[in-house]
Amino acid sequence: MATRRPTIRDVAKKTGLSVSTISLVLNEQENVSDETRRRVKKAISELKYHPRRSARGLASQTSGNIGFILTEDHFLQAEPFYTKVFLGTEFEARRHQYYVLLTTVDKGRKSNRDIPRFLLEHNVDGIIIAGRISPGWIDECLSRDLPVVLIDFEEPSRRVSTVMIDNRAGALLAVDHLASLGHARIGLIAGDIGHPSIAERIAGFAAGLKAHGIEMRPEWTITDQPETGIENGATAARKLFSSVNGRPTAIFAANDAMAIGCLQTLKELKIAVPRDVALVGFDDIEAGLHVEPRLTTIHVHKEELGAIAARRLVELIAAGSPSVTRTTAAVDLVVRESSGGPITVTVSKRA
Amino acid sequence: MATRRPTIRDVAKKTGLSVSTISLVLNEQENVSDETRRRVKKAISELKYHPRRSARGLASQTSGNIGFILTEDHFLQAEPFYTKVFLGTEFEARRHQYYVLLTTVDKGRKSNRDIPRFLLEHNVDGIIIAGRISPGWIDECLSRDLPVVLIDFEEPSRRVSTVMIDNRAGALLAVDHLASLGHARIGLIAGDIGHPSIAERIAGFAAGLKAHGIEMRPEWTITDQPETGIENGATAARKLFSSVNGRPTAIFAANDAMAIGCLQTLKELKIAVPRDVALVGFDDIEAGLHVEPRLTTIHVHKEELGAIAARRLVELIAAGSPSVTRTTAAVDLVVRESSGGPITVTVSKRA
DNA sequence: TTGAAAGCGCTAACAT
DNA sequence: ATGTTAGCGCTTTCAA
Repeated sequence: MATRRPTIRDVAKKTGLSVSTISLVLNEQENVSDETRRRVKKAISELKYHPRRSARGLASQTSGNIGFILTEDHFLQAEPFYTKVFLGTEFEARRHQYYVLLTTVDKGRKSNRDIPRFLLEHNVDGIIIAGRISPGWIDECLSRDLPVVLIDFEEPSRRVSTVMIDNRAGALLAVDHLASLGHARIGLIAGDIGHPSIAERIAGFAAGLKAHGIEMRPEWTITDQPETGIENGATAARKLFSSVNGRPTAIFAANDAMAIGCLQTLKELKIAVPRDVALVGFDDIEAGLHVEPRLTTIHVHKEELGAIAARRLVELIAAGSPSVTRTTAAVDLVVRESSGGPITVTVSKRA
Repeated sequence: MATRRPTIRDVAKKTGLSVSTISLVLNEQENVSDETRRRVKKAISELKYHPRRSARGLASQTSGNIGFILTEDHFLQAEPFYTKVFLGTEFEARRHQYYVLLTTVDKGRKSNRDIPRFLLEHNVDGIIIAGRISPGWIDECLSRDLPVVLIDFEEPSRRVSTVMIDNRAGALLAVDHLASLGHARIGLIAGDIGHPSIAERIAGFAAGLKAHGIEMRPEWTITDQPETGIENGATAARKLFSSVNGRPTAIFAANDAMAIGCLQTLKELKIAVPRDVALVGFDDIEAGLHVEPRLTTIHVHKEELGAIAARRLVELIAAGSPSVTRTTAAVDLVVRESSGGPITVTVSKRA
């Protein structure tokens, strides 16, 4: 007899029980006597039996997979922000016995051609979408009755769960830090204000200034950039420091990429950081550690974002009903040289 | 009638053909008349029918998945080297209609506790293992009759396909570059010589020196480091420059991490790079772009490594027989400031 | 070239 | 608490 992998029937035979009883044990159901459960588990481990995913899938109409959707540009960027988010999801999903299938989609409007194969093949039980994306993709998932969780993006017109960075708290932390260092002339490099996270950071910044009784001066508030990249930060900084109405002594950039661009411009302009201008970013990307001076920033727990989303999605799948939650992930202030403060880490309260 | 997703039977009914004929068309079999094929495809697209992966899986005993195994330390490091390799695999696998399931395992000897679930559940048709790993894991896969492809690691005692970086060519490129700049006193920071890739780089370095008639001086050849991290590079550099027998004018570090560590030490010792000492690394990691001066290095096409492995694995799965191949991925010299050469990129010949 | 029919290995009513 | 049985939606002989 060829060595065939054992099936549930082998376990049934060995224990003298029926397949359905074995199945009950496999699925951790309640209505099984302790004695029976023990016997079954013993037989399972003796036979080295493991149920096959595809058989379970066909019978139960579940795949055991979670789909993770990323736009191509997020996927391909050098900075591993979303990669870390993905890893967080992967790790947490595994704890819940799910596999994660990763795929990328067009940045723009969906072309029907490349609907993720896992949607067509019914090969996922739920979807996580990370980062800004065309709402068409959200609808695509929703229309298939799949639970969806967004990460770092929201679309108010769609009823869908989301996991957001605590952008507002982060911006407040940044302003508090600068204010505590004595700064009262604080500029903002906002970037693309159409992005939900950026918008929240701007709001938090404004609220922070207000709380400290600091005026928000329009000429120090650069909100006209179409993107949030390094170049946008550099351009914004040039604008800001060409102002004739005096200069800010500190700048909050709505993300690290723009902060780094700003730093480049300041170097060109021979404006010393942090001596002449203190600088704080947001995100805590790797590159911020390699610039000179190193960047003070708001740390985002990227893996945690992914893990939270996985947990939410698993809950949604288990519930079977499409409840909508909004979870905010806490952030920390990380003080490095660019702000001129004493080097420490302030842990924010859990959101 | 509730909207139920169409099955193969619906297609059969609609065309008046049998399920098995539809199946033949689905699987691109030959023995179907063109007319029938046309009709079936028409019906399929009209019904928006898509076969479900789990049904196919159960019937055909295939999963449509590829397993990607990484050790935990590779997985968690900040530098996205293996992440990029994974992405290359993911992308290429998708082209071949495979999904990729990622998992991590212990660095050390395998504990039976956490055998990747996809192995137990028969949920992969083949395995890619990236980076140095305990041979036990290779055996674990092989013993389950699964095709395996290694990336950036080999284990001569195991008959298994592998995709290697062209380490030797890269080291030669590095030496050629330094020699062409007039250096005749070239040191080596080797790191952990037990690693297959590092060993090849050392061999290539030695061959390069020989080809240029340059002596390989033991006191400039640091091979006693247990790892290949930044600290090891720093330590090795301290050793190298404490030598009483004069100093090298150039150094080849067997990877960028050690090159960066070396750079740190040189800064401490007030040795200017590239003025006093030229420095070349290997790998082209992100951090090399952020050090001052930026690192001249050997570029490794990380995504390509992953893609090649995916292609090999798909071939192995299709073949059904366990042939063994060894593929070498070409590398490029990337000249930046740390070597003092004119800034260019030399593309190596395809290996 | 096409069809009939027997599984693949589970789950989930339903019955006992 | 446990057993019986009918699928889940495909692939794959084997026959026609």
